[in-house]
Amino acid sequence: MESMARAATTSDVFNAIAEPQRREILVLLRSGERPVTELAQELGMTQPGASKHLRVLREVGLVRDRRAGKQRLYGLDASGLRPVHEWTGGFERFWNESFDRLDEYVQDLKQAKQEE
Amino acid sequence: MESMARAATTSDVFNAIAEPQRREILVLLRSGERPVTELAQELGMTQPGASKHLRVLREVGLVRDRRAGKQRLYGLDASGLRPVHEWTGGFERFWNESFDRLDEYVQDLKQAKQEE
DNA sequence: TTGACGCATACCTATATGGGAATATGATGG
DNA sequence: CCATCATATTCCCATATAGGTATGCGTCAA
Repeated sequence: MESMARAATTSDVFNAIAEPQRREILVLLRSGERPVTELAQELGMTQPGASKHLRVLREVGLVRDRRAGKQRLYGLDASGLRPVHEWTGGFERFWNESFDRLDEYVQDLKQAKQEE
Repeated sequence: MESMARAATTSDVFNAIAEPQRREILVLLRSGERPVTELAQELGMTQPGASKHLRVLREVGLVRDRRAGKQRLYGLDASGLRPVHEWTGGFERFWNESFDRLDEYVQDLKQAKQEE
């Protein structure tokens, strides 16, 4: 495993949701569990394609599956998205501040630190 | 360009922040502008490595650069993270609800729709 | 047990990356 | 114009994907 090109998608939620179609799958699953075939059809992808994306999502824990007769229903487990939401949330003050005021902000921080 | 392996990181913020080191760069930049060399040093990567990551971040608009004498200072432009924050926020109710109650929730949705 | 159906895998191909090393570019001070 | 510092690029390589097609596997109904 020398010189990995990128963190495996199977081990990182950030990477797992970097794929547009996987994000679409997650969105669809908000309205309830679905079998693979249905997802594939709704997203216009092949069944193997959907299965592969679902596998990635399952391995990072964003999706759960359970057997239901002949079918296998996939359901959302969005808790893994929480860290992503929180991480981006850590930048919230930066998009609320304009760029000009950002500099002031940083100055304030520095000053506050000196006054500690 | 047939059969793209994945959306180009240069055109998608989700993909750009899928790389751990790029996320670290963004975090560092919250405390102010930095030249490439400093970033590279603080993150224990080579200068070319840092430059390449910064290029990706710049192309998706998460980072701005300006010349300052001999140096080139990179600064944060976190507005591009907002869509990610909002997208993940769309799943918030799913991690607040337990899995058992989730099913009820979906039932409620369906019922509400019928009663429209 | 045997189809048929639903889904997961294996295989193959073109691309996209990340990382390291060497090198090209740019801007600055003399 | 030159030497130098700060960065960006270019090459090269190994690996990670995404997608398509063919195929294996497990489950259910008759």
